[in-house]
Order: sequence, then C-alpha cells, then structure tokens
Amino acid sequence: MNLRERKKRRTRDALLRAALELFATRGYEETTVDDIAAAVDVSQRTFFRYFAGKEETAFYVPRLAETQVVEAVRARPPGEAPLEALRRAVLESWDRINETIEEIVPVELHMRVYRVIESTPALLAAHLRRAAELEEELARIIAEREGLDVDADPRPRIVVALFGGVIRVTERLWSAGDDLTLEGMRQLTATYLDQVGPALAGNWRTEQSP
Amino acid sequence: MNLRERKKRRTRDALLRAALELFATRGYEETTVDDIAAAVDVSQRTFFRYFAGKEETAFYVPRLAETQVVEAVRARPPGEAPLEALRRAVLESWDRINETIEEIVPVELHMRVYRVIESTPALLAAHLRRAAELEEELARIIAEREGLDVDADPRPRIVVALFGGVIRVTERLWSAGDDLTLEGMRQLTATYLDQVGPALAGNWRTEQSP
DNA sequence: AGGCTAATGACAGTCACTGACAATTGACAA
DNA sequence: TTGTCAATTGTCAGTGACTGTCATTAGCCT
Repeated sequence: MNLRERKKRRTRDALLRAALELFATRGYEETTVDDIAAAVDVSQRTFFRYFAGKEETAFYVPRLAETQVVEAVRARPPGEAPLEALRRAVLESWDRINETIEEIVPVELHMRVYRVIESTPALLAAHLRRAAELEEELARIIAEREGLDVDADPRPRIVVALFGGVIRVTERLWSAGDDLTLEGMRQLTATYLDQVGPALAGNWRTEQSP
Repeated sequence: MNLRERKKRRTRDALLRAALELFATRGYEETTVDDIAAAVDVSQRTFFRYFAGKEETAFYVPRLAETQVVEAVRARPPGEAPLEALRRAVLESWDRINETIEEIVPVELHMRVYRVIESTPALLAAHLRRAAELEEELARIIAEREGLDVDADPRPRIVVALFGGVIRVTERLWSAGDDLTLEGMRQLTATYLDQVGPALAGNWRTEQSP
C-alpha cells in the first residue's frame, strides 16, 4: 500500500472519527459537514468524496456489525430451527464484534453514537430502513436453508419479521436505559428472545413473566 | 366557519392534492416544493406554513388511516387474544377506510402515492419510523387490555412487533406487485396473518404452506 | 526530471427549510 | 360603512446538505 493509499485511509479515518466524536458530544443535527471537514482540515467537498452524505459516517460502524451477523447466520448448521439459528447467530456474533469495532473507533464512542442514532429522528428512520433491507436478506437466507421459495412461502419473512422486531425493541429499550455496555445489550436481547415463546403461547393473564 | 377559515382549508387541500398528484406522476424527489407552491399559485413560504415539510404532504392520508386502526384496536372486546384483536382491528378498519380517504383525495391517487412512498428511500425510512411509533402505542394498548406493565413485561411489545412486521411485509409485497387496489392489500394481509401460526409452529419441511 | 493521473480545493448552483419584516386581507365593533 | 386589529401572505435573506465543474496540487512511474 503506497503513500497515496495510506493518505486516503488516514483522511477517511480522521473524518470518520471527527464526525462520530462531534455527533456524540454535540449531537447529530448540531454538527455540520463543515464542522467535520474543518476538524480534519480538509474542504467540505473532500468530505463528500469520502462519504456519500453525513448519515454515512454515523452508520459506518453499524454496517460492519450487520455484516458479521449476516455471516453468522449463514454459518449456522442447517439442522437448527430458523428462530434458533437467528438467535444463536446474533448472540454469538456480538461476542466477536468488540474487536471489529475497536479497529476503527473506541467501542465506548460507538456506543454513544448508537444512542444518538436511536434518539435522532432522521437517523432512526435511516436505521429502520436499513433494518428492513437486512430482514429481506435474512429471509432469503432462511428460505434457502429450509429449501423454500421466499416469494411463494410467507413463513421465512414472518419469522424474520418477528426476530427483527424483537431486536429493534431491545435496541430501543437499551438505548433508553443507562447501561451503555455491549454486554448489557446482549443480555437484554437474550432475555427478550427467551420471551418469544411465552409471548405467543398461552394465556398471559394466568402466566407471570420472569 | 367563516371566509378566512374556508380559504385556509381550500389552500391546504389544494397544496395537498397538487403535491400528491406531482409525487404520483413525476416522483417525490423530482418534485420541488416550489413546483407544488407554483401549482397552487402561492409562495413557497406559504407552503411551509401549512406543512412542516415536503414529507408531511405525502403522509397526510396515511396518518388518517393510522388513527382509524388505533381506534379499532381500542374498540376490540377485551376477551380476544392480543394477536386476534390486532388482526380483526386492521382488517375491519380497512373496510371503512375508503370513505375516509375519499373525503380528501381520490383513493386511486392515494394508492399511487403509497407506492411512491414504498419505493422512495427517504419516504420509506420516514414511514418505518412512524410505524415504530405506532407499534409503541399499540403495545401500550395491548398491555392495558391484559392488565400488564409494558415496561416490565416484554410480551406486549413482542406480539406487536410480530404483528407490525407482518403488516410491513405485506405492504412491501403489495406495493411491489401490480394489484394496486385496497382490496388486494386487505386480501394479502389476511393471508399473511393466517400464516403466522404455521410459521411459528412445527417443522416447515414437512408441512406445505397454502 | 518530467509527464501522467488521481486527489484536492475553490466556486457556483440547487433544494429544503427558517426567520424577519412589510403588505394585504378578512373580522368585528363603533 | 368605516376604521382598527389581527391573521395571512409574500418577499428577502440566510443556513445547511449536497452536486457539478474546473483549475491546482501531489503522488506515481518511467
């Protein structure tokens, strides 16, 4: 990797870190692209040559995490039931995700940015749209595992929708609480996934929830 | 209602219709606020006095539909199981929604705009964010029905997430297909909701889906 | 060293949106 | 009916995200 490439990577990383730092401290809406560019001492135009938009910087790290999850699902043994495969895939990949993140930015910074995403309307919207795309991808994977046609059989999409819904609920609860650790999120997710069975079966009024 | 009020309503309706017509024919991104204002012959500033933003016009009608659904859920007899109550509420309220829409714009126009929403990234994102808010509201209603505390018991949110997920899947399938009627959407939703049970129980590989 | 190409900066323009102020217009009492 | 008051609107100027263009700079390769 020659000087040119190294310089490019450095500028991109610097822009990314500057952006995330600003988002986490000052807030997303309160940070202008000019602020980010100025912090790295490049022109605004250069920022837009590295990132398609302000949003892209906020979602750079989350994208890495997504990739891990999708791959983890692909790697699950075909014998597992769909919901079980999804469950194990997320929990397992979250165990490994710390290192992936730390290569780019401090995990603690990422966690603060994650909260900003959940609490900034524009970012939350973008996040949910991306989640929908991911669900489509996962539905295809699940359908393939089970030897079904996604477009003919609704079941893969339904299970994935349930799963995605639970994940999103835990994300929101986590970001609203005060335990910002990755471990806290993992824990919350596991608890909620455990509740899927009880939530769908039996009579709620006669059965307590743990 | 005096002249002043009548005039206001007329301008607002005209702006709304002009916007939706433009979105449906030319596309959302291809329509500028200036275009909409010009079509009604008012200043751009006036547009922003009636609508908080361009998006708001696109979501005006959907908001009415949401309200109907939420009220329909509230009106369900307490004896019904949560998922059953939600199911009946949507299907039933969609039967009545035609008239509500027609008071504002032709239903056919609304259907075309709905497709634009599903196919325009920025609008889809906003739509999904709103859907998340709605789910939160529904979760609270369900929890109340069952005499539970939403913040302590995960089950209401899980059921609502499942339900919302199924609705969103059908919305996307519907908007990708070529039956743009409300009836077609109702039908698709009913079919998918019927599949929730089969999707979550049993072994897919040994059971065909209708 | 010098020519080639990629990266950058500077500049101008578009579009969504906002604040401020002046002009207009309906409402309502005298 | 008229005059006053308040609401509605238009105009203008400005911000912030983004894009296209073109000249300049800087690494690369012979």
